[in-house]
Parts: sequence; C-alpha cells; structure tokens
Amino acid sequence: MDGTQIDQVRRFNRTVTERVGVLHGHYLGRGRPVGEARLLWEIGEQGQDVRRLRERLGLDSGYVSRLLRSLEADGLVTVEPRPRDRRVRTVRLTDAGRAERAALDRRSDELAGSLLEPLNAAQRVRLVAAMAEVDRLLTAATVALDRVDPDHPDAQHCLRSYFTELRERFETGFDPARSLLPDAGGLRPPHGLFLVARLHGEPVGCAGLKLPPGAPAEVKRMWVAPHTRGLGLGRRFLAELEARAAQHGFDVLRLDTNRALGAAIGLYHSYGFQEVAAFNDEPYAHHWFEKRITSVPSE
Amino acid sequence: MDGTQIDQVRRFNRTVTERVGVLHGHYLGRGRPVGEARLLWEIGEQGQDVRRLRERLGLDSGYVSRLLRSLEADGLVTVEPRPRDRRVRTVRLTDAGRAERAALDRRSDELAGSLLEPLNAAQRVRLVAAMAEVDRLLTAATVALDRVDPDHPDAQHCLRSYFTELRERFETGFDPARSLLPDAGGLRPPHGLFLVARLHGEPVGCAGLKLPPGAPAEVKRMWVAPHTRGLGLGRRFLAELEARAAQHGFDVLRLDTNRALGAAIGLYHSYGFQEVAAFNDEPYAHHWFEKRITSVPSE
DNA sequence: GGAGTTCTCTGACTAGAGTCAGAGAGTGGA
DNA sequence: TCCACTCTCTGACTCTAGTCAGAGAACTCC
Repeated sequence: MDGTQIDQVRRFNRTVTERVGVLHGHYLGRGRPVGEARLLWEIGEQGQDVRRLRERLGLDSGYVSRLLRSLEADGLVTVEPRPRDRRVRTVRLTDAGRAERAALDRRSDELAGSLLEPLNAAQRVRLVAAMAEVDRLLTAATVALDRVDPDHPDAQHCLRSYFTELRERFETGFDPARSLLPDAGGLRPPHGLFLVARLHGEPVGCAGLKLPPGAPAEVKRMWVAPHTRGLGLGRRFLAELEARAAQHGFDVLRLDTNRALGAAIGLYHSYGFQEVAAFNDEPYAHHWFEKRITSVPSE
Repeated sequence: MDGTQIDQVRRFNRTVTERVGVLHGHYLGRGRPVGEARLLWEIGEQGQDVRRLRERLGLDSGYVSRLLRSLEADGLVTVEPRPRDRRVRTVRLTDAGRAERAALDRRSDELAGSLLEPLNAAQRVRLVAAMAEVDRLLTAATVALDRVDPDHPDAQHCLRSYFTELRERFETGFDPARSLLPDAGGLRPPHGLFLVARLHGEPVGCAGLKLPPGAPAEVKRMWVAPHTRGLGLGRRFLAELEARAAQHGFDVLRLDTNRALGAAIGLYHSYGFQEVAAFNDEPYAHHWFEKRITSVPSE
C-alpha cells in the first residue's frame, strides 16, 4: 500500500462525501429525520421484530423505541407483540408508511439520477462501471473470516447450501453419505478447523481444514455463496487456510475436487496448486491437487 | 439514463456511505467535533480570514465564531485583527494547532489505509483505479458552465492563462496584438457571448462564441485548465456553444486553430467538425474547421 | 464629523441523534 | 411457584450542529 494509493483514496473520499453526502442529506432529509427514514426503510414490506431492527441499525433500544413512537404517531407503522412471545414486538408498515417509503425510494432514485445527469452517455457508462467496481471491492473488504465450530448455525447453513449445490452440479448428484467425510471432530481443534465468511453478519461462505497428524493438511468443503462470487473470497479462504496450516507446522496442503467445479479448479491452479495422482479414493473426486507451503511452527 | 444505472448508483451510495461514512465518523471524530476538525483543516498553514473560512465552509457567522472560541480555548489557534482593516480577523494555527492538524491528517491516512488493508495487491490496484475514475467523473459532473461578461475577473483569469499557454506552446510564441481578436464587444451580446467553467467556484476554463450577422458562428478562445483536462470539459463547451449558436439561428459553426494544439484538433474531429480551407487570415492558424448545426431559432 | 456598511461576536434557541439507568411485562426452567 | 432472564419502554441527560437577532467596533464616503 503506497502513498499514491492512500492519496487517491483520500481524494475519492472527499469527492464522494461531498457530492453524495450533500445530496443525501438534501434529498432524503426532506421533512423527516434521517433516523426515522432509515428505520422506515429497514422495516421492509413484511415487517420486522424490534430487536432485529435494533441489531441491523446498531442503535440503542431506547432510541429505537422513541423513533417507533414517532412513526406510530404519524400513522406510518403499527407495533404489536408477536403472538408466540409477547415480549418481542413486531413493526409493520401501514398503507401511509408504505407510501412514505415509496417516496423515499423515489428521492433516492432522483439523487442517483442527479449524479448522472450532467454527464453524457459515454461518461455515464464509465461512471457506473467504476462505481460497480468500487462497490464490489469495498464489499469484498467488508467480508470477515471467522473460525467457528462446524455445528454453529452459520456453518450449518453454509454446509447445507454447499451440499445442495453439489447435488445440482455433479453429473451423478451428490450424497454426503457416500463421500469421504471427515468424522464429527475432524474440522475442529486440535485436528482441524472451520471458517465462515460473513458479510454484514450473514454467512456467505465456508471452508474447512483437516490437520491430520503425520499427513498433509487438507482443504475440505470450501463454498462461496453465489451472490458473493467474484470478490476474491475463494482466494482469501485459501490464503487463510494456508497460513493456519503453516502455523501448525504443516508443509503440504492438498485437496480433491470434482470436474464439474470448473471455477474452483481454475482457482487452485492460479493459486499455485499442482495436480497430483489420487491420494484418496473419494468417489466424487476427479482431480487431486497439492501445494508445498512454508511451515511456520508457532513458538 | 436507465434503471440499471440508477440501481447501481444507489448500491454504490449505500456501500460507500456505509464503509467510508462509518470509518469517517469513527476516525476523524475521535475527541474533536467534525465542525472543529473541518475548520482546523481549512485554516491551513498560512492562516485565513474568518470571513473566507465562513464562505468556504458555508457556515453561519455566529457558529464559526463559537467554533473559533473553542479552538482558541484549546490553544490551537490565535485570532487577530488584520492590521489594514481591523474589522476583518485572521486566524492562524499555533504549534499545537499544527500538531492537531497533522494528527487529523494521519487519521485520514489510516482511514484510507483501512479501506485497502483487507485487499490483496491486485485488488488494491483495481480499487484505486476505479476510485480515480469515480472521482474524475463526479468532479466533471460538478463543473458548472456560466455565461459571464468577458471583463469579469474569472473570464480575465482564464484568458490570461490561455494566452500564457499559447505563448509557451506555439513554435512562434504568441502575441495577442498580432492575432485576429474579436473587438471588445465581440464576445458579449448581442453579437457573441463568453462562458466560464467553474469548479467549486474557481474558474477552470472558458470559451467564447462570435455571432456575426450574416456569417457563420465562430468558437474563440476555448481553454481548459490543465488540472481539469480529461473531464470532457472541451466537449461540453462545444456542445453548449453549438446549442447557443443554434438558438440564435446559426446553421454553421467554425473555428481556426494552431497545429501545436493536437488534443484540441483531435477533439474537433471527434466532435464532428470537418477541416475546410482557410476562411480568415489569422496568422497563428494552421487548420480551419467547420460544422453544420441544426438551427433552432427561438420563438 | 456623521451616516451607512461591513465584519465579528454574544445570547438565546432549536432539532437531531444518541446514551444510560431503571421499570415493568412476559417467558422458560428448576 | 419462583427466579433469572429477555425484551421493550420511559425519563432524564448529553453533545453536535446549527439558526436568528441584535450589539458594537471599525471602516468608507460624503
């Protein structure tokens, strides 16, 4: 990361907060405090529990409560206890609330339009493409990789999605029972670990690592949610797993994969894996890969 | 401007205000209200008059005064009457103020760094390039074109810069006295007009239009400040002049230029001008261009 | 020297955006 | 049934970021 890059990022921040920020306050603020507008937005068409709103917006419970009272007084929302658990309260938009939300929506469109308006068609295309790129890369930078137990709900969610996808993509379908699965404890310390990637708290990918004593480390069950592909997450998982395997003193990382997973195979090649002879008899595998890594035993 | 573009701009706005905005408040806000920080920044190394600070930041005089009192109480600035006009007061940073400003600067760097930090080298390069593009195009969209009298200080500033540049770039140098200049009134109504481009209030370009009765309209003295080249300003000037000439009922737009101005010649070609035989005996011209335009007499 | 102007400052207010410490209703398990 | 816990709400504050209406000093022009 060099000084020129930092300077460019700072220039970008200044220009963007100036242009977008000023217009944002100007358009969206009209007549309604930003806090209320955000809330109105976050409630959505089907309503939300108050606690969830609080989490999503990261606000104090007292503050949210007060905002809701104000929206309620304006007739934009109704707040009712959830039948099953009457401590939890559910917020729903009234018709007036829906109308107000649509108005916000329109203003948001106007704001976007006013950024493009002074430009000619060619410039618009370039601006939008550059914005998409910035958007994608900033999003990528927001994804967090955390080690969790494979039984954690987020891990389970990813694994279910992973199996579903394999079932759809493998020519032969996929039955976890037929596959060489690590035993229950295989992906938790001390002989393994499991990572999930999260974007705004939602799980969007996973990867497991087997650390068998006396054998090479092995990547298992790497999966990235379709809507977050193209952010370089697969590569980041590999780098993280490689670093962790190295920390545990391993000097070879390997994995097997199915020929239907073309993008993954491309990734393994470009990340420095070499194709090797079959090192196991996984029935769903067509390719086996291996990479020498630099062991860095922790002291 | 289509819906997909609007959607992408909105996604961009959301991601950017989230990432940049959150970090902005977090980093820069530390210990000092944003208002004070902005002021500290705007004072700069050599100090500033209070009125100018007010203008630049667009703030109420009472508010600025109070912010200055607070900075003064913290020993960061000194405020003194200007010797020549004791109504105007000049703010200067103390050593402590300079240190505080440097700390803000560092935090700004950290903020920029924290956006890049989670990315790998290739992604950083792509992000920075995309940010530069967004920055450039949003800046382009901020430039305003206004009609002014050619004697207006902003117009004069541009014209002086224009002549200086011609003097440096023409093989033969440039002496306005030898050139075919429109007479004093030539670039003001009813037989002409003069435009300046302004970015944040600063003049960054100009272009004149002659509207001689019974002859084609003519572009004169088009100039764009070096630091704003590449924003499509030249093309925007031409489009604006063409539209205005058309409004006045002209159906041909022409201009002459010197062979040293390669970029301009490229622009004229790509904008639809055809090279024609010399239509005047301007001693500094090597190329003459003409474009048919659609006359739209105002009713 | 006086009138009108310019510039800055002070006092009095307002709105938004939160924070913090309970209170009270509701739930689940021993 | 009781106890601990969860969830939401209320009251009492705080801090920013302003706005508005003069007051008073300094300047300019006549």
